[in-house]
Amino acid sequence: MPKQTFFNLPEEKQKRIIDLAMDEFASHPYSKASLSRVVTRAGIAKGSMYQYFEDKKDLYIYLFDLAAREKMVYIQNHKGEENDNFYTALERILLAGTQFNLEHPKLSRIISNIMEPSGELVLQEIFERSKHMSYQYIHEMLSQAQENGSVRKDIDVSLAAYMLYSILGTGLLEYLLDVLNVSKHELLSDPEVSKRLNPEQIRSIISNTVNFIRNGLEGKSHD
Amino acid sequence: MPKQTFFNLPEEKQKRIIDLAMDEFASHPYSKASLSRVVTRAGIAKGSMYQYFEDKKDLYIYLFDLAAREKMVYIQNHKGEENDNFYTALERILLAGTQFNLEHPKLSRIISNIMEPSGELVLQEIFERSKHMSYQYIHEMLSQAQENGSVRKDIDVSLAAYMLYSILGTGLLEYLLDVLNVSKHELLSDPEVSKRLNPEQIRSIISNTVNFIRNGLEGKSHD
DNA sequence: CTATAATGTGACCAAGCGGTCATGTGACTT
DNA sequence: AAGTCACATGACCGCTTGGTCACATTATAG
Repeated sequence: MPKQTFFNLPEEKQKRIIDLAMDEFASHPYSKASLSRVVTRAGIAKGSMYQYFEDKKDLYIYLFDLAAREKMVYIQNHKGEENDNFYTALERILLAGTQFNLEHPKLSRIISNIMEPSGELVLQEIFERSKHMSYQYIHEMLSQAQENGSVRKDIDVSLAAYMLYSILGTGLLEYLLDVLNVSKHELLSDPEVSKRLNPEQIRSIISNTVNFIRNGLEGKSHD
Repeated sequence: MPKQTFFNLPEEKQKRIIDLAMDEFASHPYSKASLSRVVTRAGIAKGSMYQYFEDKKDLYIYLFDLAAREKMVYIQNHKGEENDNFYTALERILLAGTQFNLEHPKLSRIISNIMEPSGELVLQEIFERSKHMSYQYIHEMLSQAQENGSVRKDIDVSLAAYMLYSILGTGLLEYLLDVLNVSKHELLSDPEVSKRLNPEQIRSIISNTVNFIRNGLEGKSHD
């Protein structure tokens, strides 16, 4: 956690520091992100940074936490009714997650940058923990869906949870950016770019994704 | 490419250097891999390394190339007849790829470590190129399968290719290691660990994976 | 034995990093 | 006016990195 000193700062200054730090940790994996660069850009002294945060880890964990919370809230707000059909719910969550990634590319990258092996076991633990949470969540959804018949009984729920996790985690965003002809770098540096994207196209891609998850490559299509 | 000097070396020495370099680049992403560490372990002078290779990139690209070739050959040798059913072929390829990853964890890691953003555009290009190749290969398989009816017509082949790519690339190995209760680190440091794994279990997981890809979560199972 | 070419070497360099600390500054108390 | 406390500062430290280079060593050849 940041030191009290940080929270005593005028909000504007807090925000400026956090913003620039987010920039840095979004555009570089943890081990390459540089505090020196952040303080230079923020126009403050190196020493000040260490009056606000314990160390580099402390700062990154704080940023990660902010980003992860914001994403959870975002998805929670967009996920619709509790009693939705499993596939409808899945589609909503996918859509919400994707929208978040497009609207908040920095936060999205800060979250996903925790995957990089840094040698710091604290970070690895956080990564494991957050992975476990997502995985658990999907697993739970799948189990329920299996009970009420939306998912056939002979599906191995653990395996399926992992597959969904890997599709949701990396595959879909990559594909979207590819199709929309936008590089990750562009998305990061130009916050306007996501507004140029065609929402209908995104919807359609996600709908196709869920259709694939539901019916596979060989099965019949639904409408 | 390595300099001629490197190829003039006694084969034993070449091999020792390559082995240790593989160790290093498998256990650290490119930007954190250290030549200093390699030369120390290899018992040679820093300067010698630069008589063998142009620079760090040169070395890594060479290692990547070796690993990628070996993996391609491995899969080629295990993929079975040309006129296989699409899903059978997919299963064979998946199995071969997985076996390779388990039997040659170092090579596997060197290959996947190219994904890390390093700031070096040469590496990024190589990454893009290799991604494109895999993607293209899957795309081609899918298109053929769609023509002969193994894949339904309303599947978006590009999207499906991406999904398969992300499942094959990361999801499956992660899941396997998780189920088999082996950490990536263990797999790297102990070459014997892969022999303790139950081949039947692996087969079964891959079979389930293909079944999921084929029939989705809702559809009927095949045997 | 000598000359030439090929290899090996490790001290050295500049750059970058995370992190420290003695010192300075300004506001609020007493 | 004196003292106290929170905050700001940037030179500085130790360390590691990729990469260089003048020199030593060895092998080959005449």
